[in-house]
Amino acid sequence: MKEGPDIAQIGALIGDPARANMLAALTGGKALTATELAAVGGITLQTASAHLAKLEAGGLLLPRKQGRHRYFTLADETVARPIESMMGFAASRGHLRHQPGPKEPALRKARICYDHLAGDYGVRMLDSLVARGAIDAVGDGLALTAKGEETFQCIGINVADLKASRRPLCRSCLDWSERRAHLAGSLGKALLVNFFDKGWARRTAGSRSVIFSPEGERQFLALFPVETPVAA
Amino acid sequence: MKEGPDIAQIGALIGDPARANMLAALTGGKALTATELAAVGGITLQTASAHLAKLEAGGLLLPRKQGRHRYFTLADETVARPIESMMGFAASRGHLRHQPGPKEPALRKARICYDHLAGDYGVRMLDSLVARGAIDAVGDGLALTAKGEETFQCIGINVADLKASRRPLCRSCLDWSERRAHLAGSLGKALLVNFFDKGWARRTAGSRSVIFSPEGERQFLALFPVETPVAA
DNA sequence: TCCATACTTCGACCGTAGCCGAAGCATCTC
DNA sequence: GAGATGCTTCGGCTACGGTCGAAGTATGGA
Repeated sequence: MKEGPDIAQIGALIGDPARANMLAALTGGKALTATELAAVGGITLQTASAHLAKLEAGGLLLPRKQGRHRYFTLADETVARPIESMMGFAASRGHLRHQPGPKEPALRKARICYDHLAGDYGVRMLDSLVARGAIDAVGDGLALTAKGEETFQCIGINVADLKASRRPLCRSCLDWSERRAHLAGSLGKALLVNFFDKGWARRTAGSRSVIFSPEGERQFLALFPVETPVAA
Repeated sequence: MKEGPDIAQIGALIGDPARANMLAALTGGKALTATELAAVGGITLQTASAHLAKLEAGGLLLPRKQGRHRYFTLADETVARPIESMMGFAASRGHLRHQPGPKEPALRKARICYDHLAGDYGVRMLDSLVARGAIDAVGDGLALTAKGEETFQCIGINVADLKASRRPLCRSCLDWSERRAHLAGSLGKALLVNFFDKGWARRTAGSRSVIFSPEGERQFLALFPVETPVAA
């Protein structure tokens, strides 16, 4: 016994409902203030403050002071990964806590997963990129092809810049709603940022869902077609 | 709020030290009895029984009754994945709970990770396979090459059989002690089983470490060489 | 300077969950 | 059948952690 890393600590941190809600909200990749996090956790500000102190001490969160606000983000990708895989587990067991409201379908359609696009649209995008040979799905990983490099240049993404960073370019991320892979990594992030910049889509306040404008949706669907079977 | 899967439940289950120890022990892939798990958790049998009931109800464990014993295993790979990624996180933060004993070095050298080889030897094996072109490290994923298929046939692994299963052939798994990737997936499992069958290595009771016989070690190192720099 | 806002600290309350001793089933061995 | 072994259930104790009200500190704006 007593071998290996101590997983009980991080487990306990995630194990409280209020904290779990906060962390799940931060999976959206956006920095949130203590007050906002108190709201998503369904607790008062004092209690939230105590929780946030614990999460910070545990190395899960990074605080950033800005004026009289304190913004929190997930510390890095090694924090996001356990959370995502736990969501995958929970989804596979049907432990959903959905209050089936209008937001639910929107969330399944397109949402932010840490810093890239997930949901139906995220899966569709990757499928389409693979189908056209821009990305190779090889084994359980993903790789950019020469043809893909061209494609992304056209879209307006400078792949050379991304390659300079140490972060993996392509990474496959399991989607809890679709149970299929979507594109993560720096390329996944760059694509989402690109959509925002072009005004095709925007974030929603207080939710992880991504809303496409009518025009943006048209463009997106045209850019990432799916091969439809011939007959109806 | 209240969107997406409920991660608090699984977090709380992993969050108790006794349960975390049990789960970590089961990451070794071997089925363990309630009494054995009580020992690794450092608690009495009654308490362990209560914990195991909770883990089972939460869908983390699968019990199998055999005579007057009850054997427990992790339910499936979707359970092992969050645990492994949490170990990765904890290791990256230095949350080790090592009782530095004689077992520690052995554990870092070679151990079981769910069902495949991890530790220094696991990392070395993958490095060597990549260096000789048997496996392609592409993006963050892994893929078997044509040349590799030959190689594994020689070693005594029927790749065609593995391909028939739905489980991914190659998967990269982050090693918490080495902080580098080793080979998981059905191929990783097949290799480890192969070593056991050949008598090169064996499991140890009550630990996840893998012990190589002197002859087995010689063979293993010869089979998976590392390109050493020329000078001393 | 004065007030509003954002957040933290303190202190007290309370519920839950972990823990074990003792007793109760179930299964195997002889 | 008697006894040993593996495990579960019950009951009661205890402690820890989550919760909030109230008061305190920092920042920004008028």
